[in-house]
Amino acid sequence: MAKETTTEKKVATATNAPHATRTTRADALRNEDALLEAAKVVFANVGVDAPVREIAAQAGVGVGTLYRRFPTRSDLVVGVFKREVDACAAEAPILANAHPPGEALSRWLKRYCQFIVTKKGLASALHSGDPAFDALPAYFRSNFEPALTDLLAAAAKAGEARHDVDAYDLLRAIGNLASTGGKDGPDGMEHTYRMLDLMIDGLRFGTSR
Amino acid sequence: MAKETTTEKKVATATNAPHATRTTRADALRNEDALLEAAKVVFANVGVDAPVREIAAQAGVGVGTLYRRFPTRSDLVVGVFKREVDACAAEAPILANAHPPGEALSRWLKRYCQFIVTKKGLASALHSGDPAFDALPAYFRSNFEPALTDLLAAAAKAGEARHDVDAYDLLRAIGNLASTGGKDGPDGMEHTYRMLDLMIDGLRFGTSR
DNA sequence: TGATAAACGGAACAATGTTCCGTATTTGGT
DNA sequence: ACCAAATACGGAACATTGTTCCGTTTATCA
Repeated sequence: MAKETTTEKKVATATNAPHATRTTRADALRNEDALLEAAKVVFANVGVDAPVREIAAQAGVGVGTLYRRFPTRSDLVVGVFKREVDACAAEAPILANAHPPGEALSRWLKRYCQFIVTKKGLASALHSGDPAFDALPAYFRSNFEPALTDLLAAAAKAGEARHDVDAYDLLRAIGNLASTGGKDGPDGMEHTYRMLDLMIDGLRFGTSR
Repeated sequence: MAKETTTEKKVATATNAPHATRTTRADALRNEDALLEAAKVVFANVGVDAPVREIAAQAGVGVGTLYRRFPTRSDLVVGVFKREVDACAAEAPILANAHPPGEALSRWLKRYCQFIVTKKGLASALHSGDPAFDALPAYFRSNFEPALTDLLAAAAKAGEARHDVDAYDLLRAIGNLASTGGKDGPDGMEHTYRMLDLMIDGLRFGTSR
């Protein structure tokens, strides 16, 4: 009933058999990681419709292994998406520690742009009607919104950003901005970054109000 | 070397052989029609991803027959889409003859709403990246815009609609309106029709200006 | 009516998602 | 260090499609 966290230790009740559970095997963990990494690469190169076999091959495992971890193609897509969301969101506090607030905000927004651009392929899959993807928008928001909220608050406190911008609005705005100006455009990403700088300047400018 | 166009008619020069070409066989025409009709039904029930075999079965033909007419799944989708566009656009002049201008306009817009709602499934396919669908938006517009323009002009001339509404804008507006309020909603289509009536009233009201 | 081009049906092929199971590896206790 | 059991692995086999091929049937037209 309660969801197990990654390592489920043996049940220590007195009466039970010698060993009720084991830890997840090391190779299993390694393979799960390899699969997600491989899927990320293959999805980027071939698209989200890439054959499962190809992903398994790239990860250096058999399809059986892939399917034990990700019972369905969709599960793999979801896995990659979440992992990327996690990775991107996790950079927010790191950047916040390593740079002054305004700089951290600016850097993270650029990083977010990259996320959006590389996930454009996945984005269309999201609207494909497969119920496996239903939870992703919420996951997206629940990870990114707090991350950006913190960055914004810190920057605002330091007088490096205005106070009246909502994190979610900003996520959407930049999301739209980045998803229309693809990375394959005439000046690839340059246009997107220029527009992003514009928005960031806008954030700073508002400070004086 | 030179690519043949679809129907290479007999060369009608005086000297040639008895019969260079024949007319398209009657059953072929019948089957093409049956296939489009079947596809329309199956797409509506199962979705645009319905198996080709199922469509062939519904049409009462073999898959071979289907593939001679529509060399690719996409071709079939395109065929159904165009046929529906044609059918809907063709009703405009008919309604214009059968009713006073304002009534004709109102009726056609309702018909257009139905088109949009039933084609929602196809709409997502349009954005799937398949280049076979690239021509459809233009086809959509080049058929509907003139049809609605005529209806609007007639209604405006009769004092039953304002003059300052662009046909394309109206198509888009109602398109958005109908595609968000699906037919499966709580009061199925009723909400959409109510909003449509609102817009039509708006068209009429502007008359007084 | 009969010769013939056109069209037909569906078996066969290819690509892909998914399942199954015999084999190999890891773990935990001794 | 060793062993037995649990766990995980690989990839063949299966199921479901899209697509092609070809022997058979049928409509056309002289």
